[in-house]
Amino acid sequence: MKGNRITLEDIAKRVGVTKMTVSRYLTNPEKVAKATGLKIKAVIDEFGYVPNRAPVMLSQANTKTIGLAVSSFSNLLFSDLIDGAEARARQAGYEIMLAHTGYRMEEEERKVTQLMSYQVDAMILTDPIHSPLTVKNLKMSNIPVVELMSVIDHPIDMNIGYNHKKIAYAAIKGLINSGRRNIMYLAARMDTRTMDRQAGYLTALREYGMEPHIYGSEAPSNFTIGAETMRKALMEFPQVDAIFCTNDDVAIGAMIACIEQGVRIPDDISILGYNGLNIGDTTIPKLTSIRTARYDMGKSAVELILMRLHNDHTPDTHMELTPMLSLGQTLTMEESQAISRHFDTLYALKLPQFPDPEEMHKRSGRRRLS
Amino acid sequence: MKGNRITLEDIAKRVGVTKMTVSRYLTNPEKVAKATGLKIKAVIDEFGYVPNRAPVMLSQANTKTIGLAVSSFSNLLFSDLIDGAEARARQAGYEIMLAHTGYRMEEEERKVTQLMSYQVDAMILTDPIHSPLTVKNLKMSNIPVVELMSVIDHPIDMNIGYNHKKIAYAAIKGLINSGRRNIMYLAARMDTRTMDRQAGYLTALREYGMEPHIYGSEAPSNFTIGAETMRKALMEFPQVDAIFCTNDDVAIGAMIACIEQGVRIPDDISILGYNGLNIGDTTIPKLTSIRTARYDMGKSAVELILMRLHNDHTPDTHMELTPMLSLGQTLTMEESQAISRHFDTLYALKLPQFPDPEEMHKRSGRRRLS
DNA sequence: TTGTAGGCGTTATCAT
DNA sequence: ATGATAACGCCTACAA
Repeated sequence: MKGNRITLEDIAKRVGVTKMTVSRYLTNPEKVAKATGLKIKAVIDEFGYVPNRAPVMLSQANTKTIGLAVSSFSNLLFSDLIDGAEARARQAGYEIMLAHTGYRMEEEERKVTQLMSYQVDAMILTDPIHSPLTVKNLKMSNIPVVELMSVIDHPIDMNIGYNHKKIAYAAIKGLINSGRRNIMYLAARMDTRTMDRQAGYLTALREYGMEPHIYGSEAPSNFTIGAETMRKALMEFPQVDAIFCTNDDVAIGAMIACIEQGVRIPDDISILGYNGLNIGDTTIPKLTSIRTARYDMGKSAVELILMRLHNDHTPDTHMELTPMLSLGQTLTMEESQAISRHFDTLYALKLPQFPDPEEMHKRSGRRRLS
Repeated sequence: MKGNRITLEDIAKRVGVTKMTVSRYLTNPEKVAKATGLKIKAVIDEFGYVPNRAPVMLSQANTKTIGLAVSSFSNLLFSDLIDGAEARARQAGYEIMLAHTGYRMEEEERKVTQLMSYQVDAMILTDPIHSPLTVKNLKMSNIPVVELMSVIDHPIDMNIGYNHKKIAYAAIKGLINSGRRNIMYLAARMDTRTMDRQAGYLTALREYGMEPHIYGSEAPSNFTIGAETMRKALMEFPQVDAIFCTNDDVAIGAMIACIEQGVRIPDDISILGYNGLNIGDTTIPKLTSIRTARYDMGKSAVELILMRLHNDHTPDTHMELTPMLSLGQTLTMEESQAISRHFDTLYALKLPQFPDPEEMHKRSGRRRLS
């Protein structure tokens, strides 16, 4: 059971020309006699024809394909990111080749290898940590690589993302300054980003001599996890007056648990989410969340790659993005303002909310290896 | 700016052998002198090496790759389906190559062409309708094709899915038999599946001489849409006593709107979702929903493909799956029982809940669950 | 144990 | 306007 793929040769034989003529017709119809062209068209319409990517991959030419290894398809965050990358890529005549890693380093290694084996011209990664082999293969291949999501210390190549620790720190400080004294961190799936936010939370509490209260589970986050964890927390730590959540899924779960227990939001407890997904827009009360620019991150990653691919000078780019508070009703107005103010202070340098391609290569950072 | 991909030749030159020896070492290390093998290993460790897929694609050999074009990444339904397909594929030494269509036929055509251009050995589709060119290209290539999600009349090749019209019909009948008289259909994104369910809804109402009430929007479904639409419906059609929703997203939105307006569920209004996503498990009350076996669908699609690819006889398989009611608290017990009873009646032939590969090629057509 | 030749589908280059 | 040739990376088959 094997497919019979139609090749240029098949078409050519049927028409009575060589495959070269058919190839020419496909790329440059006017270079072929009108009569011949019509005959070729007729046969293609009859047989169907799908070009084979292999020769392009085999030749030294660019494949005009960018590999994108996202952490997950069940986290809505990444579908926005994919859309942004695909939109920009298509506009430039590139295509995105997709894979997902399930947040696992070995799986990322598999998938990056897979993508590279298709001779992608560049790679976009969303996982924060890579296996040594992944890093080596990428560096040796010398293709542009963009690591998304977090600001990282030693990127393989380019980097666009948020400093989650700093952001968490600023948010918690805002809550403390507004009078909250028993702030809890609601974690889930102890990945790097969750841990970064936790570090920011801990730093802020320590600064004010407060006791940390961290609740969470190893499991992937969802509403159920958020609600269950929150019910437990309300039993064990009833004096809690603010919840900082690692993402909007668990935040909504927590909100459900609070409403169910008759806790008033934000009077008794304020709730702050992370990511600003659409889900939070519908809840009553609407969830206040820290918004990250997912679509733009995907788009900008492709933007950087295109610059690398088309200009020969290589902007060595590490972009830190500024967060925005997505206003809802789960924080008091005062709290929201305090947090926004802290964001403004931390990002006083007016870092871009997403990279501005025009400016990008003026700003240069670390040198690129290889 | 172009990558320097490392080839067998690069490794071979450095070691001082021909690329054939390196190739042999990679596929069959013991066929190479131990000393040579060690030298090759050292150089590969130093340089890194990622095999090039092009030669495999170019040779007549199977690529052991299956194309999967899902409708969406923002619908959680498809991430389960992808997981099922990937798990089964990997187990058999195959890989899945992914693309998404955004529910658009032209986009599906692009993506199917793209996948085919990588010489995939088989294709899995989740969109219900394809462009003529898509169909022709797939048919001419003669590779196994599985269309998932719905039972369809004239599949390109194989088909695994649900009869959404029949399922909706049975569900609505259950509600009517339990005494509901003002049943509303809450639609979203007027895709084929949504329309199928609407058709079942209309058929049932017509049978009882009832007036249909359909609310919805063209926009992709999410909580916001569900809640907004429901608020509107409650104004215009206040006597509504049951809501049949095209998916769980809008169902939860509707639930939020009802709770907010002080409507009691299921006393005043019962709510029935569709798909049985995890989201509905957390809501209070827990959403009652019609569960579809997404993971198993992905897995079974690969299963069918492997059978085609490995045996030469080709089971011409069209599987209709049986739905299950995922019990929650948004229907009365009586209603849930009535619907389950109707499902049992419609599927009295004991259709499989998901295909059983062992049995499948003994009988063509519909089969029983293991 | 290692090497050589040829072929897979397409296109750039160079004939005719 | 069309054809012939070579090249890309790897593997199968055969040779040394």
